[in-house]
Amino acid sequence: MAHIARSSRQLGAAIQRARKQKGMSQTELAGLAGLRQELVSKIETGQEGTRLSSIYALFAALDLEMVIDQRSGKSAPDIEDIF
Amino acid sequence: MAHIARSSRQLGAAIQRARKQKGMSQTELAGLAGLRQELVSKIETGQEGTRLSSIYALFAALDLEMVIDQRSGKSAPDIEDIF
DNA sequence: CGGTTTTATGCTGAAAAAAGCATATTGTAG
DNA sequence: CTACAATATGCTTTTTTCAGCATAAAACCG
Repeated sequence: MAHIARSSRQLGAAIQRARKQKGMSQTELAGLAGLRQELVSKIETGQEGTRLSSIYALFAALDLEMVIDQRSGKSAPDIEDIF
Repeated sequence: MAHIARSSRQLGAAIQRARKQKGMSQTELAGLAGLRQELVSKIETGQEGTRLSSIYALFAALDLEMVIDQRSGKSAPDIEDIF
């Protein structure tokens, strides 16, 4: 299921979702991606200021890929962003 | 046209393409995004090690958005039968 | 060709993120 | 409720990225 990630929060939510779908803990994922659990936590909770390399490491560990597209008006807002 | 960016190089290429499509110079884009021309150059040439915030700044300036998708597993209905 | 714009490269110092460790908080079974 | 697992927070040190400036190397155009 494709997720639009226009913010760190949406990106974190997408990552968390993919991780839970695979039944992994943050510690497991961090180990796979060569990162630390604390960092995974920060990223998933949408805290600003992470490196692209960390995101790529998580994507690889979670079998995700990034697609760059022109913004279309048809925003499909994520539930998380309403609150 | 959507661009898959599994590496810094692909991401840089997608950004460069979007910039040229809008007829902007790196300096113009950097100004719009609140960055410097040198950094735009580094990102476009695919040098590793950039911050996610810089990418988001460029995306916003270029009207791009990031879509997170599963690499394998689930069937991707749109693309698979083309080749 | 020469001159101008654009893009790439190389420094330094300042700022920021990650590692590493400790620990608090929350979640979840039993 | 209790105990354990999972997640979030805080701190210091190390590592990395960015700004800022200079300049080299291309690309463009008369």
